[in-house]
Amino acid sequence: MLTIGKLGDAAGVKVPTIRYYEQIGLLPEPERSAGNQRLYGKSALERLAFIRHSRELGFPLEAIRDLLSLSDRPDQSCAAADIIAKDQLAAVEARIARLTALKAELERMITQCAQGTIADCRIIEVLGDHSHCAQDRRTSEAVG
Amino acid sequence: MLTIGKLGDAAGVKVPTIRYYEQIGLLPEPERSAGNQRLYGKSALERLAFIRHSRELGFPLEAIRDLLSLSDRPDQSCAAADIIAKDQLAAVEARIARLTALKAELERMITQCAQGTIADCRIIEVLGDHSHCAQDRRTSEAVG
DNA sequence: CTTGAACCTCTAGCTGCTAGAGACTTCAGG
DNA sequence: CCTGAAGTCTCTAGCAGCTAGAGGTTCAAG
Repeated sequence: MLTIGKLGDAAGVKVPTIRYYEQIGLLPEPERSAGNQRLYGKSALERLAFIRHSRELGFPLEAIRDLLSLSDRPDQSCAAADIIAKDQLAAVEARIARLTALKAELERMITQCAQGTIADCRIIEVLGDHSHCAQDRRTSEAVG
Repeated sequence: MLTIGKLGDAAGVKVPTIRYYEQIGLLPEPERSAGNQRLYGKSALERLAFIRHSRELGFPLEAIRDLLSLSDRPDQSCAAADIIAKDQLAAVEARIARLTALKAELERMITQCAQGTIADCRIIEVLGDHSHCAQDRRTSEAVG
C-alpha cells in the first residue's frame, strides 16, 4: 500500500494533483489508514500512470475520462478509443501548423529588428499593424 | 469616436475582452458619454490591434504589457523588444518540437489499433504504459 | 414615444492545476 | 516512550485569459 506521496513519486504526479483527480472523479476514492490518510494499491498506480501519460500526449481530462471508461469495459469495441486518438491527432496537427506560421512571422520580425531605438523598431511596428501578416488567419467570429 | 462594440468589431476583439483588458490595465480608461458609455479614439484602436496581433502570435499578456510600455517610450533601445520576441520564438519552437513528438506517438498508437475490442486495443495499452514512449520527455520535477 | 439593440456593473465560471493556512498523523532517532 | 520533522488532512483561493449571465440603463431608429 502506497501513501499519496509515494504514489505521486511513482507516477510522476504531484500530490495535490492526485487529490484533484479524485475530486473530479478521475480516480476512485481510495482506502484510508486508521489516521484517515489515503492508501493506494497497484491498480491506482496504473490508472494514475495512464492519466499522466495521456496528459503528456495532450489529451484533455474529458477525453481521458472517456478513455478510462472505455478501458473499464474491456469487451467493447476499440473504435471509440480510435476516434478519440484521431481527434487528438488532428488537434495536434492543427496546433503544429499554426505554430509554424507564428514561428515564421516571429523570425521575420526579429531579423528586421534594426537594433536601433523603439522609434524604428520593426517588432513594435509589425505587432501594431495587422496587414503585415503573412497569413491572416482570423478566428471567424466578431471580425468586421 | 467609437463605442465599445464598434471598437471590438474594428479590432476583432470581443466586447467583454476589451473591458477585461481595461480592468487589468492593458488599455487606459477611456472617455465616457453623458450616459456613462465608453468612447474610444484612434489611439485606442491602434493599441487594441497591437494587443490582438500580439496575442495571435502567442505572446502572453505580461509580455504584451512590456512591449506596450516600450512603445510608449520610443527613444529607447529596441533591444528589450528583441529579447521579448526571441523568448517568444524559443517558446514557440519548443512547443512545436513537443507537439511533433506527440504527433508521432499518436500516429503510432492509431496504426497499431487492431479495430478489435478494448481488450487488445493498443491505444489503451500504450497510454497505460509509459515505457512504450518514443522519447521519455519528463517534466524534470517530482519524478522518482 | 416606443422598441430593441447595445451598453453598464457585478459576479461566477471555465481548464488544470498550484499554493497556502492550520490542524493532524506517522515514523525515525534517541 | 518521546520528540520533532516530514508527510498528510481539509478547505479556500489563486493563476491565465477570457466567457457567460443577471439585472439594469442608454441610445438610435422608426
